[in-house]
Amino acid sequence: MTNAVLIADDHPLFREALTYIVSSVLPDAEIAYATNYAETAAAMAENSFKLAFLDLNMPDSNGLTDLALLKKTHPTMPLVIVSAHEEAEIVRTCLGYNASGYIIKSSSPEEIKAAIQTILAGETYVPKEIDLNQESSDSNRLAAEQISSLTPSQLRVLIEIGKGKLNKQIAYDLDITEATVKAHITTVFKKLKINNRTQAVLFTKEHQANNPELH
Amino acid sequence: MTNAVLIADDHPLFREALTYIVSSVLPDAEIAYATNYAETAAAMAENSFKLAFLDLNMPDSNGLTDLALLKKTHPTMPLVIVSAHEEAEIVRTCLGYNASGYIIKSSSPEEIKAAIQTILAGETYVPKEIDLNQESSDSNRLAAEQISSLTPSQLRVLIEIGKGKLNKQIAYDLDITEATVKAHITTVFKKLKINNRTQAVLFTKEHQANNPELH
DNA sequence: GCGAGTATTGGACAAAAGTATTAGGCTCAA
DNA sequence: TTGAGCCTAATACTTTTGTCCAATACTCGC
Repeated sequence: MTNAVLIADDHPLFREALTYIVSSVLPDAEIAYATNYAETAAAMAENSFKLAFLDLNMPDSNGLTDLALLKKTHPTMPLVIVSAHEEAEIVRTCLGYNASGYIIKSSSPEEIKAAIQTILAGETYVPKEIDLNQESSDSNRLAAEQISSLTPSQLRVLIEIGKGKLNKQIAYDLDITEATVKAHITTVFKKLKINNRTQAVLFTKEHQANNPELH
Repeated sequence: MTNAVLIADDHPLFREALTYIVSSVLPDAEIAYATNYAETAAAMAENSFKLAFLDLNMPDSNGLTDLALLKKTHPTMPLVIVSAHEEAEIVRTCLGYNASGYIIKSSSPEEIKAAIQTILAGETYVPKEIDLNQESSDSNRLAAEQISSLTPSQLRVLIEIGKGKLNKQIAYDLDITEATVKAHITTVFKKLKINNRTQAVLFTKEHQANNPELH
C-alpha cells in the first residue's frame, strides 16, 4: 500500500490549498500533481495512488468519458471529483460512474478535510446539501450504463472521435492499426445505439461533466 | 410598419412577465409567441415583427447558429436575446452576431422596460453592468465572423449536421437534393476552415450561447 | 438590363467511414 | 486448463462523405 496521493487540477491555487489539507490528514503522504488530463493518465499508469483528486474541467479533459476510462483502468483506486459545479444532478451522475466522492471547490477546508477522511475510510462522500435520495434522470443513468459497458480500448477510441479526428489519425495516436480502430468503433456504436461518428461526438458532448444541460 | 412583437421563450412564466412589460411600453402591440426554435422560425417567416425576443436556450435551439440564421433571413428585424446567463463574454458574442440587445432574465421589470425603449429607439441595449469596452476574445470574434459569412442555406445545412444527420436525411428535411447538400457542406467547411463533419459538430457545440466555456 | 452573388443540381471521382467475418494471442477466473 | 472476454488485425465489401467541375436559374442592386 503506497502513501502516494494524486492531485489533478489545472488551478495552481487550488492545488496548493488541497495539498495543505491533504497533508493535515496524511502527514507523510507523497503528493503528485497533474495539470491536465494527459499528465493524469500518465501519472496513474506509472504509480499506484492511495487516493486521487480529479478536476473534470481541465483544458484537455473529455468529461465523463475520462472518468469512465480512469475507473476502468484503475478500478480499485479511490477517485474523488473536484469541481466548481454544485448541481445535484452532476454529482449523482459522477457517482454513477463510480467516483468515490465529490468535492465542491467552494467548500470550507474543514468540510474538505472531513470528505478526505470519509473516503479514506472506504465510504463515498458527497456534500451534505446534495440530495441523494432523488435519483439521477433516466437518460443520464442509461448513458452512464452504456459508457460503463465500454472497454478501455473502446473508450479511448470514443474519446479520440470526440476530438474530431480521422480513423487514420486515431490509429496513429493510439498506436494500433486502422482496422482495429474500426473494429472498436463498430462495437462502440452498437453499445451506444448510434450509427455514425457525428452522433458519437454529440453523445460525448452531452455527457461532459460541465454540461449545464445535464438533465 | 406592423405593431407585432414576438416573444420566443419556453418558460411560460417569463413569457407572461415579458408580455406585461411589453404591453406597458406598447399598449396596442399584437404579441405572438413561440416556445421553441421551430415555431420561432415559422412565425418570422409568416409575419414581420417590430421587435422579437429570443431565448437561445430553448429545447431545440442550436445556439448562435440560430441567431445567425434569423439575422440573415430577417436583417432588419430588431432581435433581442433574453437569457439567464450573465457572463459578459456571452453578451459581447451575441452582439457580434448583430443582436439588437441582451436582457438578463433576472433583471428588474424597470430595467427590462428601459431596455425595450432603448431598442425601439434604434439603439442597442446591454445591461449596465456589462463592460463593453473590453473586447470579445479573438477566437470568439473569428468564429462570429466565420459564421456570419455563411449564407442562409449554408447555415441551415450546418445546423442539420450539428444534429448528427446523414446528408440524405438533411436533403429530405430541407427539401433539396443530396448534391445541393454536399455543395453547401463543401463551402461551409472552407469558410470555417475545417475538414469534416465531426469538426463541424464540434464547431457548433463550442459556439452554443449556453456554453460556459465560451472563452 | 447587366453582373454579382446565391441556390440549385448533376456527374465523376477519391477518400473515409462503417459492417461482417475470421482469427491469433492474451489475461484472468473458475 | 478451459472458457470467456478483450485486443488486435486482416480481408472484403457497401455506404457515406467530400471535392471538383459544369451548368441553369433566380434575385438584387446599379
